Amino acid sequence: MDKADKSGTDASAPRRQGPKRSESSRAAILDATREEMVNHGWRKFSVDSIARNAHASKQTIYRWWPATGTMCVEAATVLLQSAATGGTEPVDRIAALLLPFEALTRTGNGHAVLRGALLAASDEKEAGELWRSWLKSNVRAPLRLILAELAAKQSISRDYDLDEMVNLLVSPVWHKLLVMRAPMKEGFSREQAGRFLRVLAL
Amino acid sequence: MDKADKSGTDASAPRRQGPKRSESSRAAILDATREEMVNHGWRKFSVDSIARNAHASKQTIYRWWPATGTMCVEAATVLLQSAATGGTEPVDRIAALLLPFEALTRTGNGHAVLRGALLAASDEKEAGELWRSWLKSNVRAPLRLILAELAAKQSISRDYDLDEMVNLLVSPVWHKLLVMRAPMKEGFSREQAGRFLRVLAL
Amino acid sequence: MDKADKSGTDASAPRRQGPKRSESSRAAILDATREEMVNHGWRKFSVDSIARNAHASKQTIYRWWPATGTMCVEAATVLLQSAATGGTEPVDRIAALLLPFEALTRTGNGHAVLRGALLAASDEKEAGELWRSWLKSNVRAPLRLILAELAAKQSISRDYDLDEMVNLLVSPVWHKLLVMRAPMKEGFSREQAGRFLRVLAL
Amino acid sequence: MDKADKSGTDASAPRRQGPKRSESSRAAILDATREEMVNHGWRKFSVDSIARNAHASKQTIYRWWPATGTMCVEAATVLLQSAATGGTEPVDRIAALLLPFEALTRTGNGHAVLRGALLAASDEKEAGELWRSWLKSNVRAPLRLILAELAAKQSISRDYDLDEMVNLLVSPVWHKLLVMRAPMKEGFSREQAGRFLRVLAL
DNA sequence: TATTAATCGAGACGGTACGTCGAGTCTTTAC
DNA sequence: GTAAAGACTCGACGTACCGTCTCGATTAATA
Repeated sequence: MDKADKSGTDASAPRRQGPKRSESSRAAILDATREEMVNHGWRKFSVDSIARNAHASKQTIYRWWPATGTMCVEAATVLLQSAATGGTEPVDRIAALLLPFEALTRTGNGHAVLRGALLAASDEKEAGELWRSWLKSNVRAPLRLILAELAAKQSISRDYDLDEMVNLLVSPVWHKLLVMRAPMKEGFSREQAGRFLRVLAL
Repeated sequence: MDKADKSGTDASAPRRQGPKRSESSRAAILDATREEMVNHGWRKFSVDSIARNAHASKQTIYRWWPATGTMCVEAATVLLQSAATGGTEPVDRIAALLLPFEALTRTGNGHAVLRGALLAASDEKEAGELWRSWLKSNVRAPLRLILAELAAKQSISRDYDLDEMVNLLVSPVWHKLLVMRAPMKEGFSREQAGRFLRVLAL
Repeated sequence: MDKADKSGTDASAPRRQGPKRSESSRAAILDATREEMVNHGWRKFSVDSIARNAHASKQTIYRWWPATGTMCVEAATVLLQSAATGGTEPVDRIAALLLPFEALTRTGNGHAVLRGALLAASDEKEAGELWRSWLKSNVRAPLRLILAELAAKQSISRDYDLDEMVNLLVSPVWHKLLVMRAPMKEGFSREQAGRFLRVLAL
Repeated sequence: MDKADKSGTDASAPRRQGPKRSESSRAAILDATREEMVNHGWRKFSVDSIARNAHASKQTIYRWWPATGTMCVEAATVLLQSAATGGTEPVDRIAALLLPFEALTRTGNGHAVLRGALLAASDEKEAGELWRSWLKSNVRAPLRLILAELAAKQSISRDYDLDEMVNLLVSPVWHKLLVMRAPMKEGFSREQAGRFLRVLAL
């Protein structure tokens, strides 16, 4: 998720004329986006303000992020790209999927950034698609692998609906974040992972 | 949830002069609010547009809803006031708590209205308080009663954290609504209630 | 020419609800318009800048002057509304028609204001119509009266084309103003009036 | 007047390296300039639009015309370079000075091109200088010659101010063009020349 | 019965933001 | 070197919305 909307450009670039996209500008805009989400939330989110704070022009912003919400999602996901840490126990491997969220909500204003991104993803179609595709790569796919292994070892039932399992695992995060507007306490991920496995053991 | 922000005043009104609040105006505004949430979402939500569509003056709107998000929450909660239906089995009584949500997401544009309200509640302090207070009255309190009865009958363990249980019960609703942006399929509530009781039975 | 575009409202006002147009705002905007023409000319004329300097909102400006050039014409014509001074000799009465222009080009930045208005009138349809209608009332009509009187007294030929005469009288003003970009020297009007009468005497 | 601002370099060019200026690019740009004046007038005149329509880069435009108005003046004067036609009578020789204007205002969109150039010349210093220098070469100088000959033949008084005479001759053109925004009817030039000579005969 | 205090609609106002476009400058590739 | 392509910052465009205010009309309780 580390590239903008437009650039489907891969390896074989067609080498066109003219200057390249400015990486410093992109970074400054994402920084300002995080700050804006913290200070003004999603509804009062202002592209003008981003432009001022990032010393960028609105033209540049709209060029690379035609839908505003995608900036917010991108600004959050770059913070979520933490290394999956920790043990080899199943419970640890599952907790690792939630740990980036837990960690972020207790880091500086990470809580507000994450909430802003989630609001954007819920309110705006394009941002929603970006967010769901990130979840698919970073939560759904890893979870499928883990569950398949456990089922092979007969640790859990083979009879589960992957969609429902993803829902079961991550939805408490949204509740804490959006409805309770509270950070997650230490150990939240492990606790959720434990409960998750107990449900599957039935 | 059928009264506005300001009027915490009940019974013992100080009997002032002048006309009463216009109920027709209030209804028209809440109707327009629902339509606006459906058509424009939370970020593009416009008070001017409400005023135009409801043939109301902005003055009137700001008089009764100083914080915009509270309009949205109120507009949604009046739709959620459904009669608690159904059986006497524990699973039915718990499913009844989710049924209004399930029903609304499959009714016309109820899905978008509910999402708008939840977004407002997450993005704006006042709206958040209003929403949590509604949840307390309409979900948390009934759930406490049910669980206490079950514990008394020794159907479930006494060892639970009510906050965690509320979270466990309602958070899948937010996931469906906000992240997946999809309506809930028939039987969603009962399925969640079943899983909920199985977790508690441990 | 002392009223805005929209207000065709005369004597019998229809007494609608709501606040009246702010006269102080109108005056401040016209002042700022003059300053802008002096400082930036017609092409670099900026409505944003007017709004800043007049402490007015753009909404207000566009409400009353949907076409920008009409502001410029109006801002100039209010300065041209000088009392027709001077003698009763035919040459004086005709010179009086040019005197407001001559006077304005030698008063502060009147030269630039007048040039701005004329450029606006030439570049923009609506402004052109406003300017020509002002000329009709303030130059063409008075000139017709004077020439009719002189013809009756047989001081001049009856054989003239009024349009051509207006052209002959005022066009040197535009040349000085636009092409030479120079102020008119004292006595310019009387000199032009003299030449004008000599042509008619043929 | 068929060369750009910068290149005061004539015949003896200093032979620098690299390719020569592209004549096709220059022509395309001047064509696009005329079209832009016709379609958008002077205030809405856009260099970006020129670049698009002429398939030129903005760099190239700014290299050769640092002041935008000079493009407009140049684009018009190339159209005015008509052969001095017609008879040997004084009235014909004087009318010939106005004929290019008269002809242009009745040729396609020549009217708008000429108006655009004149507006540019009035609104922008550099364009004004270019325009006045063109007038000097193409109107003032020829007129001086003609008048000197006539005075020598005692056809007219020797007592005239050349500046005033230029004004008298050409200013009706500006009036028609800018204030009346109307094309000149057939015979306009000859009529003006006739009146001009009658004034001088006094 | 008048007065008075509140309601309501309409909408003008100073602001801020929207999303687009233009102004000039600069960078990259091609010739 | 010239040229096309186009990214960049800046700022203006004309529109829409924000929240406050003023205005005329209306509606009840109070004097």
